[in-house]
Amino acid sequence: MGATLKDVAQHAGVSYSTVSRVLSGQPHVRPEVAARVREAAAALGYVPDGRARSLKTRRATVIGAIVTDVCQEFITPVVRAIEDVASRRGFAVLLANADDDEGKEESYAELLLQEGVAGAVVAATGDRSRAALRLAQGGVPVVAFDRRVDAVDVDSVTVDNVGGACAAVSHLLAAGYRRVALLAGLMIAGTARMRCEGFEAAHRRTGIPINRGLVVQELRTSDEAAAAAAQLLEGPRPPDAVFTTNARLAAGALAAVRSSGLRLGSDLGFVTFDDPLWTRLLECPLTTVAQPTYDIGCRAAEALFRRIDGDAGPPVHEVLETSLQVRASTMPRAPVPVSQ
Amino acid sequence: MGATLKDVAQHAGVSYSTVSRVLSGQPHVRPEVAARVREAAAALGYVPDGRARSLKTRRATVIGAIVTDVCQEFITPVVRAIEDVASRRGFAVLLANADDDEGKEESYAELLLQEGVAGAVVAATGDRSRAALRLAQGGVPVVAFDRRVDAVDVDSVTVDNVGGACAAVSHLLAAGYRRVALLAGLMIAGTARMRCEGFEAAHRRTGIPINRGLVVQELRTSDEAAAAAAQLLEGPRPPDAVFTTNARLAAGALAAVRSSGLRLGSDLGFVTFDDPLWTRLLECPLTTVAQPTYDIGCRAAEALFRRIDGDAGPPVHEVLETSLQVRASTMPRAPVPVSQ
DNA sequence: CTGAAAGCGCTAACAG
DNA sequence: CTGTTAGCGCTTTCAG
Repeated sequence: MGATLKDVAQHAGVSYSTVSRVLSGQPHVRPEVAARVREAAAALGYVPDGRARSLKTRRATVIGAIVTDVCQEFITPVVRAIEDVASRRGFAVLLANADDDEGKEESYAELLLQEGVAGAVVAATGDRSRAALRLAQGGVPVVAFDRRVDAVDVDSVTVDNVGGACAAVSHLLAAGYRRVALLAGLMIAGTARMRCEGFEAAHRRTGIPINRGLVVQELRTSDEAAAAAAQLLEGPRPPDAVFTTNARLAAGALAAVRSSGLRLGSDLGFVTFDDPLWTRLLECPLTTVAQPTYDIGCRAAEALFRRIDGDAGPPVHEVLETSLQVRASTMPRAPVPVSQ
Repeated sequence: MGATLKDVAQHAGVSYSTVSRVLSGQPHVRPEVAARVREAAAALGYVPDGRARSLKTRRATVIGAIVTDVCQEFITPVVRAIEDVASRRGFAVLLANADDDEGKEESYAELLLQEGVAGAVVAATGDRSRAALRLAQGGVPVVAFDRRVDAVDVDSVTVDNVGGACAAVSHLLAAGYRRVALLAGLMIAGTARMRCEGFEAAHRRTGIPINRGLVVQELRTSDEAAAAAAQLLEGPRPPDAVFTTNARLAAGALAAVRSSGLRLGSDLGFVTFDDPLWTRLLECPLTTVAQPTYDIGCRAAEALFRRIDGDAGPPVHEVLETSLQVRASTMPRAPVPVSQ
């Protein structure tokens, strides 16, 4: 186990550095010798030691990715994309789940720093994420995705959260819904906050008042969303539509809708941010705000590699568009009948 | 950027190795000196270099995880679990998507070897995975999960695929379904193969013949599953129930069912391996074979750490149970009416 | 209790 | 074209 450069050199009857040259593809080596070296390496099952190399060269072939939770449907395609472009460049990715916990986030940043990653993409918990700051201070290129960070001005790849949410809620309002409930995630996250803003903007624009009693924030799990939705639905003045700021909350809310006996589309309008496959499988397919998830990951990773490759230009902030997928859950509301 | 041990030593007015001792928590250092060192380290924003440490100690704090695809719903909770237990032990995880491609799998194994990971959990593509073998040969502890590997006898954590599938199909048969279609994934994967075996076992046990025309294998994507299902459903002798070997295929098949106009539960029985949240949200909730996904990840990671900690006992193979979640999609079939 | 010194495996000048 | 040499940042004997 573990042949080293020296072993290979001995076996091939050349020096230490010749082997290094051959194996790192440098020119100026007689083909004949090169062949002998390669043979020796193969024979010994030689595997270069990335740590030693990286220690010497100050270059790493690992990047870090700090995300909120791999289990979230929105996140997986972006992780996948990051991994794809990294792997295409011969890099591996160190994955970190921060769970929207700033403490975890920081300790992961520290860990990435220790591991000497070449760069990191991070979906920060809050806007003032110290993690991104810490990494940047440590000289590690950082690009933010999903959420921007304020603490330090780094590249970012996000979507137009306000616009997406506003379009969704405007669509609901235009379809005749008047009492739209808002089920939102943690306000520490810029995404949730901006989606709430979009919700407000849509109301403002159309002059329809927001029913504060129908706004529930700081929802973390789908169970919490289910409970909140149930309470609203059973309340004295229930909503006639629901907007959720992410798919996880949507799943919870839908469970509550199901047990309320209300029928989506006819009795209750529904739109959610995020567009997982299953929204199309429901009896009443869901209208959604789709994000270009895979593309977000690609662009974030590409931006990172641009920095790793030495680009020192001013930070660039890419804002991608969402697209409203209109489906049956927001069919135009029949006007309230005048007479029974 | 990048204060080193030497810098800290200078700053604190002590020697090189004293700093090392303090920072790695060794005893035999005067508290007073230790405090001064710690101060200096903090002041300089010192971050230990994991690579250098690992190079010297031959111990790493990174483990690798080779999976098929993070986007698969089954996989995310297990990745999450692996990450959770690793992080609890101060380890990070290097994630690799092999996509059921043996080439990719091997090159990732090589990469993990180069990075000097302390160990790796791998969901191998085929039974004869050279990746696991390569890692094991390189002296890296390996534990297989989801699928066992034959090429080398390492610990494994899997579920009873044959039993789970057999239970599901037996349930279908007992409920009166007689023409059960089988939509299966890649036969190179032991999981798919064993689930097919379960399908056969259930038929064998009940004496009901398998309709070979209703068996479709080597399905990769949900679109392929949709196409296969559509073809079956529109054929001359359509199935009266469908069993899919994973959630991805189920989603595709369901799309086909939806456009066929057939009603789940009443017109067509349906069971799938895997139990994502959304199966409960459908108009007709799905009967499923649930795997203890998070638990699989935990046990795999724990087994790995046992090896990393030096356990040299014989390989242990944990086989976890699946559980059949009976829901509306398999309601007992009404006997065919004798007269109209 | 603390310092000096020898490498871990590798690369990158610098000589030959 | 090839060999020698000096470290990268750290841990770890071995002396004091």
